[in-house]
This record gives sequence, structure tokens and C-alpha cells, in this order.
Amino acid sequence: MSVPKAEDTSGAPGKTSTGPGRRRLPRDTLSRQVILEAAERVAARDGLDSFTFQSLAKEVNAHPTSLYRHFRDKDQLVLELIDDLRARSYGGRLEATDSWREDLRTLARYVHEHLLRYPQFAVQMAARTTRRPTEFANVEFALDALLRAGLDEEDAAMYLRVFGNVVRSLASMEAGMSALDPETRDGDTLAWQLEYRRLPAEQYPRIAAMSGQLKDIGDPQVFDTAVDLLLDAIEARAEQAGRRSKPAPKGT
Amino acid sequence: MSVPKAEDTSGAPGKTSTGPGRRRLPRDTLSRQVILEAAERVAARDGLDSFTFQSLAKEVNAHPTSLYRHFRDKDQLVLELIDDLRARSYGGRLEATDSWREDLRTLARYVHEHLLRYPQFAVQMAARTTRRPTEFANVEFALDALLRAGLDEEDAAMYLRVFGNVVRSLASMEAGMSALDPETRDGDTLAWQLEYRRLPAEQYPRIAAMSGQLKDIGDPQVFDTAVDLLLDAIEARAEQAGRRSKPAPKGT
DNA sequence: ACCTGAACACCGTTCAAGT
DNA sequence: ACCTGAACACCGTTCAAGT
Repeated sequence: MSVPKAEDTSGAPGKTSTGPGRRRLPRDTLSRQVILEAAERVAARDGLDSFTFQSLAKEVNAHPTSLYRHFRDKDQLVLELIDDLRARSYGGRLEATDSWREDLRTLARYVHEHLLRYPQFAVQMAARTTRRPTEFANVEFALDALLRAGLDEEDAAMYLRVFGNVVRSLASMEAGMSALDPETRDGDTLAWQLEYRRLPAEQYPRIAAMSGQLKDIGDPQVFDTAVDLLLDAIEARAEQAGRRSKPAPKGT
Repeated sequence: MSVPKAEDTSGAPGKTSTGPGRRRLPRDTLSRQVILEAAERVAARDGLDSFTFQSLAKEVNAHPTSLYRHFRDKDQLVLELIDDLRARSYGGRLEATDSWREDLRTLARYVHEHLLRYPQFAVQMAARTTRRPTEFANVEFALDALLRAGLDEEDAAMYLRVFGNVVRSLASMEAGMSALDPETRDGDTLAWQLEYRRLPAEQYPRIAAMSGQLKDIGDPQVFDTAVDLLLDAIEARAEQAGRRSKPAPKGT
């Protein structure tokens, strides 16, 4: 948002073969797939600020406006990219074990890793519905695990949302923080490490007393703890339901 | 992201007094405070897409570049605005009661309402550290409640983050979804209401069986359920700790 | 000292023109 | 049919010039 654009006096001045202006592309070089693959490369290499039609076009050696033949607009391109990345990251890798708990934990870990890998799109990955096979498969997988946990259908529907939304939104926020420009991020982190430790004890007695123990806002343990808490809550809820419907609980 | 900018043939063509080009502003009309108040109006009225230096300048009848005398860049303006809005929304409204649980619930509700009210800035409100009094006060308030719950200091430090991050990130995601342009948002919502109910039962048996009961992804009950789960978990954890350190638990 | 104008280096997007 | 060029209506930001 605040990064001033550097002039393009970038390295090798001989390479005039990139960018528009050179020889016309042979027809049908472009396609959704080719463009999406280029988009993935650009996103991974240059970050969100460089994720523009101009630089995507440069990556495939085409004119920026050529992309409009293949995608209605940038939003559509991003959504398709998101689903592509998801499919490649953990599409088909989810297989139910005999532990519903492990299964949900695995799913949470996949989502977490995935969003941290593509922080540029984390917000959209977390909040948008792509209605594509990988998403369907995730929902089916999570729903199955929740039912195996012993929840009734109503609870399963609710916890699907609670678990899913917490996992996706936490991961997305973490990813967003990791994608801040380093200067900003370090400033925020240092604030917690320094400024918070210097607050006057009369006004902020609790903070002052615990200043040495405050966690960083991006502490990785936070995500795991939150997931475990949710799994505990689901387990407890399922036990309650089981006790109510069955004559007697099994092991306990 | 995809909204095409309409031409500015907006209403009253006689009002040439807005925008640059007219009579110079008397000196010292501008100030941080004046600009921030204008920014709040613009954000609330026109949304994020119109939140530009050009339209802020128009709102205060000044030249876009004049704002740079008062704010280093847009990021700084946004951060200060965020803290201002927070202070006005619930600064000083937090007072501890004799129920730590109610207190944390109140804090969660304030944050939730606040982010939903300014969805344009929800992501930054959730993820950035402003290091300003309202933020300090929130942390002090939450920390105090967690200690009153009976957590030891290490747990309190951990749960401060878990609770805070879950509350802020969930609220931020909800806010983000509410701020999508209506067409996109309705498309996503309808997907859950329609497309998911038509998936083939052979491939997605769980989804098919429960299609009538799936919650909307933005269902308001999700936030409250998540908060209550966390509060339950904190309570359980505090009880454990109490049992370990004290000779005998009080009431239980 | 404070505000403005001109300018720079970008954006996304449309549409007529080239091959 | 597919790709390109020119153009439009914007951005954030810098810096010299006006008052």
C-alpha cells in the first residue's frame, strides 16, 4: 500500500525480448492453463504488489489486454487460481483414518500451511466459496469426521462452520501478518516486545506484571492451541450427546 | 477489485466548488483531526474503493497532495484512523464486572460489532498493532479477566492470544464477506444454498445427507458459538490449574 | 509555513484495429 | 479467431512553485 514503485532500470538492459513491443505471439499460445501457471509463478516470486495484468502478461510474453480473452476480469482470474493452487496443494491427499480427531487436525494443518504459502490470496482463500471439487471434498471430509466423532447432524452442521471458519480465519490473519512488508511487521512485533514492557504499572498493572511472558501476536503455538481447544470442545459435545441418546456410555 | 469506475457525471453539475481547481484554502484549515474526521465520513459513506487521497481531499476541499503534509503516507493515515475509530467505538466503555466470563464476552461483542461496522478496515484492525491507549486498555482488560478466571500467568498469556486472535480474525473474516459487492456475496451464499444441495450422493454422501441443514458461511451464530467454546475451554483449564495448586477445590 | 500544479510511474479495463 | 495499440479514468507519491 505504501511501497513506492522503483524505476524499471532493472539489471540486464539487453533483454528487450520481454514486455510488449516485440514480435507478435503465435496464436493459441495463450490459454487459461498457461496464464494460471504464469500467475502462480509471479505470485510466488514477486508477491501481491506485482500481481498485475501487466506483469502476468510480461511473464507469458503477451500484451496485458490479451488476458481479457481468457478471464472476464481480475477477480475471476484470482478465484480460479485459488482453486488451482488448492487442488495442487492438498487435493486428493486427504484420506480418512480411524481417528476423526487426527483427521480434523490434518485438515487444519493443510489449510494453515497452504494459506501461509500463498499469503497474497489468504483473505480470499479463507472467505470465498469456489464451488469446485477440492472444496467439496474438504467439506465432505470434515463432515464425515464430525459425524464419526459422534455429533448429531445439527451439531455437525454447526461445528463444521465453527471449526472451518476459525481455522481459515486464523490462518488467513497469520498469513496476512507474514506478508506485511518487513519494516511494518518488525515494527508491530517490536511493539509487543518493547513498548508493552514499558507501560506504567499504575495504569496497566496486569500488563506490567506479565510483560516478560506476553506471546508474540504471530506466535505459531496459538494456531495449534486453538485447534486443540476446538477438538476438545467437539469431543465433549459428542460425549454429552452420546450420553443422552445411548443407554450407557462405552468406556468412561 | 473488479468494479469498473463510473464516469463522474454525478448529479448537480453546477456545484463546481468541490474538487481542486477552485479558490485556495485559507491556511491551517487542514489538520490531522480534520482529515481523519473526513476520512471517517468517506469510509462510512462510500466504501473502500472510494477511500483514496483524491476523494479525501475532495471531502475537505483541498488538493490531494496537501494531505502529505499531515500524514507520511496512506498506511499511516489508515492506522491512525483505525485507532480513532476504536477509541470512539468502545474506548473507555469497558468496565470489569464480577464475572470474568461476561467481561470477555462483552469485549468480544464490542470487537465484533466494531469490525462489522468498518469492514473496509477490518483486516488491518484485526492484524495490526496500533500501540495506542485503547489497545493497551483492551489488553489490560482481557488479561485481568483471564487472571480472575484462575489461570496462571503462563496460561493467561497464551489464552490472551488465542482468545484475541480468534475473536479478531473471525470478526474480520465476517466483515470481509459482508463488504463484498452484493453480486459476489450473493453468488457465494447461493452456492451453499443451492449447488451444495445438488451434489451427487454417491460421491459426497455426507453433504447430500445433510444438505438441508448446512449453515450459511456467514451465519451469525458461528461467532457466538466459537466465543462460548473458548470461554468453556478457559474455564476448564482454570479449574484444572486450581485443582492442582490448591488443597481442595472450593465449590465443586 | 502551508497549499497547489505538474509530473511520474503505475493501475484495471474497453474497444477498434491489425494479422 | 486471437493478439495488440491506443485510450480512458483512475491510483499513490514527489517536488518545485505559488501565496
